[in-house]
Amino acid sequence: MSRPREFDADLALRQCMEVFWTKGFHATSYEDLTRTTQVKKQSLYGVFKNKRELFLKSLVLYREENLSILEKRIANETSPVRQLEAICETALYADDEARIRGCLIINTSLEFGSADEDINREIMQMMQRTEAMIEHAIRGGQAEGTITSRLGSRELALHLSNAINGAKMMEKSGAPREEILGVLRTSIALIQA
Amino acid sequence: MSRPREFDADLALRQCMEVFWTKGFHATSYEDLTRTTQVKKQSLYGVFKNKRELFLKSLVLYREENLSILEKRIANETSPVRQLEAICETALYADDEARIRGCLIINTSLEFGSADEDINREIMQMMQRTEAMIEHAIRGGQAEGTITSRLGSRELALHLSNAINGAKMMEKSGAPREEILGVLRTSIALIQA
DNA sequence: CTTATACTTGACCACACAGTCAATAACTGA
DNA sequence: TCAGTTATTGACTGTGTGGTCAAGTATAAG
Repeated sequence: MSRPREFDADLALRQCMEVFWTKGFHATSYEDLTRTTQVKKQSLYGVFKNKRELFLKSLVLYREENLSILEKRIANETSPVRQLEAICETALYADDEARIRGCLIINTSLEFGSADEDINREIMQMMQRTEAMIEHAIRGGQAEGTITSRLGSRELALHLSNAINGAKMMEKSGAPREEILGVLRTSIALIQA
Repeated sequence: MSRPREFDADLALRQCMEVFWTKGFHATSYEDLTRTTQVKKQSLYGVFKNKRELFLKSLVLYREENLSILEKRIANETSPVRQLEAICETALYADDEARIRGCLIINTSLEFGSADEDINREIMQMMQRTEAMIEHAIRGGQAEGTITSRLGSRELALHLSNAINGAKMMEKSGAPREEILGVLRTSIALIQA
């Protein structure tokens, strides 16, 4: 009953997400978005109300995509310690270009602080779901005796997830991947039984 | 031989640093700076060439001040493990208002990425000097047997410094101080012999 | 007192920004 | 075919930005 959309909204969203990821929310202008998507401002507005909504949608896309990759990687590993290693390896990007952008969630968390409720909710969800995966693997390791039981699974999970956050920071500041992975391997080594 | 400056440049720099710390570099406008310092734009320019130079000076001030506080706190502690605890406690701000701002160095590191050389140099210097203090304490602990020797002092220091960076991130995203300290205490507990 | 020098002040500039408007185009159901 | 609806387009708006200019002012050396 109306004129059909000429552009692929999912594709455009993904492209916008990439731009936000590279430049951050505030540093991204509408011109950046229209240039890379080849979609005019008003058309983007038609689908996503404004820059903030577009950003929120980008966050969700990023989160769901990353969590699903993480889940698949974990599923491929049998031993809990290998699962933890896989989580760490997946958290760090292999590609040099991607690495310098760091992690969109971490970047956003620092760009917005705790000011924006909606954005904070998305970030927390990413954190918590990652933590849950880590804790699950740790419990498995504790059950089979490869991971220490001197401390509770939740404490150990928080330790590792905190280390990963730190690693993602190092990643953005340009440290070489092997160096960062080394730190994470230490973090894992420290919790093995 | 010329008209004397009417404002205190050191005070103005400190005030600017506070603004940058709260809002970040890009989000801080000259209006913010002139409002809080009560110094007109052109006068600030006379002392600090432009916004970026002013920011660089702010970074250095922040760094030196924080490192000197850290050094004093360490000097008060005798046992290496207590020294590490002191470093962690000092890294996190006690005051609620300060806590939500996070750490200027970490914020800057994520705001600029690795793009700006000069800024990166200041950041790296802060990191390295903190790491050195941590490693020194760890070596002391290893010598007296309170800290594990399963891993080298440098690896352990990187582990702890990475954990502190993660903690500073959590700090900015609004997590309660006790929760963050808990994570850091775990990080210390894991390296004790 | 004169003059050189640096500080102060407020007006000013060109630009980039997010978001809006109004005119036009494409499609569909009746 | 035509009426209703939505998409597209480019021009437009108002605001805020970092940075500059020029005119005026306080100081100290000579």
